[in-house]
Amino acid sequence: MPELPEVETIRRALVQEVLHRRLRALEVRERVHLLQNCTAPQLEKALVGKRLTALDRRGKFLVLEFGPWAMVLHLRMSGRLLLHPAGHTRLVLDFEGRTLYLDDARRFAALYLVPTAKLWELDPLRRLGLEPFTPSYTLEAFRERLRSRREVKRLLLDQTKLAGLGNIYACEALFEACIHPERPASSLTQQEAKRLFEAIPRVLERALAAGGTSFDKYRTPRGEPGRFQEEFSVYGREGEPCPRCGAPIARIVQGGRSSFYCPECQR
DNA sequence: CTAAGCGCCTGCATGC
DNA sequence: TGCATGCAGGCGCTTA
Repeated sequence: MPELPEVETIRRALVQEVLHRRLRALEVRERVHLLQNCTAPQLEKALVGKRLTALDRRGKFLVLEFGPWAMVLHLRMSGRLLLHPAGHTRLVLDFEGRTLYLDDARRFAALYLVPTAKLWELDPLRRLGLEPFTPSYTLEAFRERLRSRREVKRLLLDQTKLAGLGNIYACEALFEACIHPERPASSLTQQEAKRLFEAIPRVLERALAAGGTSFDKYRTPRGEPGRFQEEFSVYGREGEPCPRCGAPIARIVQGGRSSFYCPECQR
């Protein structure tokens, strides 16, 4: 499940492999769910023959700019961008010298076509919240986003509050900050908010250094798995000892999603 | 406006 | 072994 570190790892690999290359052809093999705001012929007409001029990321979205047109891609649960085809190809991007395959077993991936000049007006991008690793990510802005009585874990997953965290890194960041996932966000003290504010980029940075998490089927475009699952403190570790205090890790369900935490040291 | 719940989809683990 | 069941997950949509 690609979250910020996985999407950023993909982006960096694509910079090496396909940036500045010309797109020779494009083939859509899944038009029902994938294409959100355009048809396959519209996508082809806009992009084929153009060079990939920039590769950006916003939250979990990849932005591929082809001069005046941009392709915005969200991989959701099972989407992968691969240099070699796997079993569920939904889109083929035939660049000069390299071919990129969008593989997506569960068909949740979403693609938008948008004029580059209006990129940030695109609805899913426009609504995204604070972006870690940017100057806008300040403690003050973070505390503002936490002004809600909702459970802090659920708030961390809300992309309009904070962009890029998914279930894995939300669990791991709360563990780092010693905060219980069910705490109302607005009940966090200044000190707790600061701990969480600092834990989030720290966890993401460590995951990035490990090439992301391949707990699921995630692979880089070159087919390499990430290694961060070996460093999980709590995610998927129900019943195992907490690495900090030894108490058994607990699992609860919040908003239909598993939360893993240490009931002793997360308060 | 906010927040909660559902549906989308399919590989995989589990149970009988 | 084979089949049925249900879980996993992000996010857009609908509803309150």
